[in-house]
Amino acid sequence: MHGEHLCKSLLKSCKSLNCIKQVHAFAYKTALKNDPVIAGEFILCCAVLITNAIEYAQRFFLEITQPDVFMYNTLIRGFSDSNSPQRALTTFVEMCRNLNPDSYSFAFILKAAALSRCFRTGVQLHCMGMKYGLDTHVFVGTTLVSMYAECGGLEFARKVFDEMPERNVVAWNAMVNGFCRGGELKGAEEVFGLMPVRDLDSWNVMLAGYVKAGEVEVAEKFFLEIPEKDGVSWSTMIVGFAQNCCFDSAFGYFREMQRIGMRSNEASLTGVLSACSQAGAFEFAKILHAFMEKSGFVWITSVNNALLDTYSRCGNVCMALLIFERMPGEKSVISWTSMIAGLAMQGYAEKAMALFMEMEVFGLRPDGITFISVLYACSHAGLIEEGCRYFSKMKEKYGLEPTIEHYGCMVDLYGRAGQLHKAYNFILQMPIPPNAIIWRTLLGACSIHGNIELAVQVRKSLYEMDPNNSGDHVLLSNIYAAAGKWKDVASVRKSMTSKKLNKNPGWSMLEVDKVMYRFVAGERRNKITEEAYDKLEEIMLKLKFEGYIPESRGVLHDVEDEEKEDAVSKHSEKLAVAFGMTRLCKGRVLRVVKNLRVCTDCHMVMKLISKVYKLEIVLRDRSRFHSFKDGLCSCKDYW
DNA sequence: ATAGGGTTAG
Repeated sequence: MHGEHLCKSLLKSCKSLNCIKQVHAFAYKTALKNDPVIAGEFILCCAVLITNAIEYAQRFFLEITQPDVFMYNTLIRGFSDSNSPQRALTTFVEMCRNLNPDSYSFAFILKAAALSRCFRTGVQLHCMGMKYGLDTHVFVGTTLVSMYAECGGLEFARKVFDEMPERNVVAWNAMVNGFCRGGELKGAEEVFGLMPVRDLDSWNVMLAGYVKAGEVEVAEKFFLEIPEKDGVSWSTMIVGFAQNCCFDSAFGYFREMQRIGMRSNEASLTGVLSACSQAGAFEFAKILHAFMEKSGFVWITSVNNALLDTYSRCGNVCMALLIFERMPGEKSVISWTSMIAGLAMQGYAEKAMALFMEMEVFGLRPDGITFISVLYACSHAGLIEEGCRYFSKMKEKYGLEPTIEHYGCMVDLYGRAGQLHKAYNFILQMPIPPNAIIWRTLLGACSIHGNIELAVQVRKSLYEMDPNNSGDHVLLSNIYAAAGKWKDVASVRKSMTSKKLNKNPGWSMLEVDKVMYRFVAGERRNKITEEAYDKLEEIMLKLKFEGYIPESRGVLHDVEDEEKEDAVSKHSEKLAVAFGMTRLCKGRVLRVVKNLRVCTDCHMVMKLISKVYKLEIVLRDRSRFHSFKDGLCSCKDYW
């Protein structure tokens, strides 16, 4: 009898999978695992309360001869929360063969349906709910509203909502949120206006709606109207700014939050870290790191993941590894995946693959994004065979259906390595229709390998889907320019002007004393750029003296050589580096973040600067990291 | 013994 009590209290104090295993051994010995209540608690502990123990929960569950509703519900809940909606569904189906589902079952399984975004499944579950008379239950109704909204059936969400026999604030909030998620701000505002009662969540839902729609200014006004803002309101703003590339505002709101004494929570911290990560704000990231340690956030996995990602996107993969290895809390799939992605971005493909294997050994199940990261590692290192192996492994070993992103990685894998026709045939054989990104990837590969014929063909498919992408025009124009086909270049240019497409301006950012400086190609003259231009001139002179010849084939027009040279010499990354060289002390690593991909000339110049000035430059471009040192780059000129 | 809506990293 008191074995039972002991078991219960032991379970309550479990904090990790290892603890669980000990309790399991104890329960096994004392035969308590046959007690359904204890067994239920045990599953709850593994599947819901403890992270990374869902596999263990399932194995335990399978050994039980007649699981009860509670056990099924708990396992379904665990699967729904662990982004394996498919497994939640199989469990639910199995349960329905043996037992009657209750309102809890529906609440959990509908969440999984929402997660899997499968409208058909959602409808079927709705029908089943009716059959059991549970569709009128408030909780079930509320999840139905969210599910339909999430699956793109806003009208259905509305209908369920209107027909609910009883509606509380939570149901209203779900409806407002549904409209927001469906991108219908007007509808959301209307429902919000009709609400009989509003709680703080209602305001926060609406606020998040504005932010997600990119309506940053409206959100700022709305934020001021919230009667009593809480941590969620603040973090919604911070996250919103970060997602809409308003990094300075994200930093500002975070500081303001500190100043007025509002406690930061994990979301505001991950939000501000994400702003750092996107902007490459290494110095500010270090301050946040210190703050985390001081205020105990190091125990929270999500915050650690964000920090790890920030360090690796700031080009400091060593710090990222340190965070990863020393994380006091449990590592999640996201931790492992971020680390794999971080290594991949820096070109450490072997290490990335080793980590992937370690993760499998550790007993964690890689998900779709883990595979994207490891495929990315392969494509950026030219490891074709390995890439193919992972691609088949995800289906065969883990039953993960490849998404369009995975196919994109494969196209990139073949394309980057110059196997353009293999890439092309791969696209034609894909079981899902290719999107613009797929074709654009191949177009990029055509550009790297100078294949005009294929590029023209690819362009046709691409322009049918997305005719107004300026980047595609520029890419095609560059392919012609590289081959000296100036007439074709001119015609692309003409179609760009007639369509009023502007070249997406290249910018680069660099942090000096926690301030981000942003440089735009060819931009003239203010106090800051003046300084950069002067220094750049001096650098170029010195490099030419050392034997450097400008490479201008990545430039659009058919202009005189000096003019072309002038255009590349003003690329934003050169300005940022020059500026950094005047402002940062000797011996400091120069960290630059660029929004586009680096051109051949800039790449060459960076290598030379690193050699001539004995200086390390870390450049993050749109697709990867380049670490320049002693005249060499970590990408081994493969990018 | 369990639950529905809001902010969170890859």
